[in-house]
Amino acid sequence: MNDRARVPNAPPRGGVREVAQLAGVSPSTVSNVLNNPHRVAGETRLRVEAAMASLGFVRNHAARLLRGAPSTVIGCIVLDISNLFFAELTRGIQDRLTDSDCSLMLFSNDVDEEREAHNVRVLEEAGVRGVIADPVVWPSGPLSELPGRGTPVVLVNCRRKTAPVCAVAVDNVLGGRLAARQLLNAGHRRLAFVRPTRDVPSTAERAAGVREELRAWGLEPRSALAEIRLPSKLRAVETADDAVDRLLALSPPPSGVLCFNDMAAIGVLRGLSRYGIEVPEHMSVIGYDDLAFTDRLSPALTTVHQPAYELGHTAANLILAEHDPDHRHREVLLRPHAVARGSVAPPPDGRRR
Amino acid sequence: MNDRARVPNAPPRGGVREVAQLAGVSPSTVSNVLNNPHRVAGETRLRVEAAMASLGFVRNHAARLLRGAPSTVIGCIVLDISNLFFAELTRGIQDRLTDSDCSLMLFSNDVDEEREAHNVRVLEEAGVRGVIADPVVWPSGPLSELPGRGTPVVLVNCRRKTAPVCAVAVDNVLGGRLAARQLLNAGHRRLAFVRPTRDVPSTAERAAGVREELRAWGLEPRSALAEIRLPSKLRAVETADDAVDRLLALSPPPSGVLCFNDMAAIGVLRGLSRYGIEVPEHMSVIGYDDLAFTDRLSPALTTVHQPAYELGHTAANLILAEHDPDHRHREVLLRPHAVARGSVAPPPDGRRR
DNA sequence: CTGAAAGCGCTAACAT
DNA sequence: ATGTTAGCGCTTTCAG
Repeated sequence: MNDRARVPNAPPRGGVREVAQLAGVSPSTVSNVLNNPHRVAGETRLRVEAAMASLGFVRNHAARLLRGAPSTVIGCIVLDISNLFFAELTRGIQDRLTDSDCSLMLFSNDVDEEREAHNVRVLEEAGVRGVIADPVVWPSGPLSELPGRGTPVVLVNCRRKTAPVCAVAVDNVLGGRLAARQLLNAGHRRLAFVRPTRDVPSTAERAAGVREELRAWGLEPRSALAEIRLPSKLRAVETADDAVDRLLALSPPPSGVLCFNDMAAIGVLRGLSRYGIEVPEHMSVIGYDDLAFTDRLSPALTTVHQPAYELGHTAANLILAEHDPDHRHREVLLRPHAVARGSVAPPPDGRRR
Repeated sequence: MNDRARVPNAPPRGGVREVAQLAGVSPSTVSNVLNNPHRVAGETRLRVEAAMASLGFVRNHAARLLRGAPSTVIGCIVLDISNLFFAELTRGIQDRLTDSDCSLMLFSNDVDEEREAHNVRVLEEAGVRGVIADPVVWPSGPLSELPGRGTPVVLVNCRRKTAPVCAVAVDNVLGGRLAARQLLNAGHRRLAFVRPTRDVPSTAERAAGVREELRAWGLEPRSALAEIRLPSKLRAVETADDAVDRLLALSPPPSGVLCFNDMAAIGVLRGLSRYGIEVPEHMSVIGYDDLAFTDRLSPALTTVHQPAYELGHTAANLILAEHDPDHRHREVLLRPHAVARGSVAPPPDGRRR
C-alpha cells in the first residue's frame, strides 16, 4: 500500500519535494519559507509560495509532529456533551484555544470508566499537547498516568487532591450546601436528592455538601434525605423524568427535591407535571448549574450557578501555560452562588416537615 | 532539539525499538504483535507484551499516519457548540464514531467565514479521515476543495446542491413554512422574523420557506414580514433579548414572532418579559429546533422539531461510509415537524391583523 | 516465525 | 541565501 488509503481517485498529495521542484529550489528552502520566512530572499519566497498555491500544497501535520514540532491539539474529555453545561464549558475552551491557534480533540464518555480509559489512550497516542478532563475516576484512573509520561493534564470541575497537576473547579461542597440551604431556609425538612448511580468526583462532593448542610441544621442525613439514583449513561432529562415515579413513592414523602444538575431538574419538572403536581405549590425543586435558559422555565428554576464558560476558559489557559518551562501547578477554585427563582417555596402544609 | 519539546522532566517516550530490545526481538516483531498478532509465536508475543507494559509503551499515531495508516479521526465544524442543537448533533456524531473506534476533532466557528477556512485547513493538515460540517459558505467555500484533494466531506444541515459530496439535512424550506403556518393558522397577519445578520444556508432556506408560506396565504412578505437581524457571532439568547427593543419599535407592530432557532426564542421570551409583555396573550412566539427543555419553558414553546441527534448520527455514518471503495454520494433529507405548544395563540385584538 | 532495510514528509544542523 | 544530509517512529516487503 501507500497512497495513504485516501479516497479512491484522489491525486497523490504533493509534498515539499514537489513544491521545491516546481519552484526550482531545494526542499529545505520550502521548509524555510514555511518556518523561517525571514531567512529566505523575497523573490525566492514568492516563487515558492506560487508553487505551493498552484499545487494546492497542504502541510502534513503528522510529519511535523514526528520531527518534533510541538503539537497544537489539546484533548478534552467531558462527561456528556449533550448537557449544556459541558457545551458551554467546551465553548470556553474553544475560544481560548482559538486565540492560541490550537485545536480541540473532544470526547464525551457518558461517565463510562472504560471509555474514559480508551479516550485517554487515543489522546496520548495522538501526541496531544495536553488533556483537559472532567474525570470519571480520580486520582487513581488512567488520567493520572499521563503527566508522568509527558502529557500535561488539567482537571476541570474536580479538585486535584494531592496530584501534581493543574485543576480548575467550582467549590462543589459549598455548592451542595447552598442548594440544600435554599430548601432548608424555605422550611423543608424532608428532602430527596436526585443523583446519578455512578458518582463522579464533582457529584460526590455536592452530595457531601448537602449532608454537611443538613447536619449544620441539626438534621440527620440518613432520615432527612432520601436518595434517588439515576442510571448514569442515559440522558438525565429522561431518566429523571422516569425517576419521579420512585420519588413519589417515597414514604414519608419529601417536600423538596435537590437535583444534581439542571438537566435532571428539567426531567423532574416534567415528571411532576405528568402527575399534575405543581411546583412550587406542592413540591419544591432545585437544580444545579444555572444553564442559560433556566430563568425561562416554568416555574423559573431555583438553582446554584456555576461559571461553565469560565471553567473552560481557565482550563484552556492552564493547559496552555504548561508550556512555560518554569510552570508551577496550581488549583483554581471558583465559587458557586445560589440563584433563587420560583421553584422553591415553603412546604405545602405550611408547617415545617 | 529533539525530545519532543514535551513537559520539562519527562522521560523520553520509548518506541518500538526500546520494546524490541527489552524483549530481545527486532522492532518488526514488535510491530507484528501490534498489527498482525496471529503471525507471531505465542510465547514471543507474551514477552513483547510484557515489555510494552513495563515500559509504558504508547503507540505513536503520527508515525503510523505518516507510514500510510488510515486516520481514525474525523473532523467536525459546527456553528456554535454552545447551542444545544449542535451539542446534541455532536453527541450523535460521537456515539457513532465511538462504535467505529474513531475520534472527533471538533471546531466551533461562530459563523465566521475566516475561522471556517482556518479550521478546514487545520483539519486537512491533520490528515483526518473526513470532515463533517455545517458550512458557513457553500458551495463556494474552502470546504468544497477538500474532496478534490482526497478528504471526504459530509454536509450536515445543508443541501449539497450540485456538489459531489454526501449531505444530511432537514428540509429547511418546509421547516420555515411549518413555522410560519402555525402563526398564520392562529390568525396572525403581521409577523416579525428574528434571524442572524449573516445567513448560513440553513437559515436562508428557512427564510425562503417563511416567505413561500406567506405567499401561499396571499400575503406579501415585504409588508407582512418585518425582519430583525441579530449580530451573528454572539450568543443568540442575549442578542435576541436585546433585539426585543427593536421588535417593539416596529410600526405597525407584529403580533407574532418567528425565531430562527430556539435559543433566540428564549432571548425573545426574556426580552418580552422585561417589558411585561405576556406570551402568548399579547404576543405569539415560535422557535425552531425543539431543544430538549422547550416543553418546560414558560410558556411551553411552540416550535419546529429537528432531529439533531439523528442528523449527527447519520452524518457520522455517511463519513464513515466514504471508506467503501464503491461508495456513491447521497443526500439524506429528513423532515421537520411542527410542535404546537403554548407560545402561540390568536392575536390580542381578536381580529386578524 | 523472525530480522534487516527502506522510506512515509518534514525539518534542523551543517555545509556551501 | 540556499542546498545536503540525516533521521523522527513506525510499518512493510523481502530474506533468512
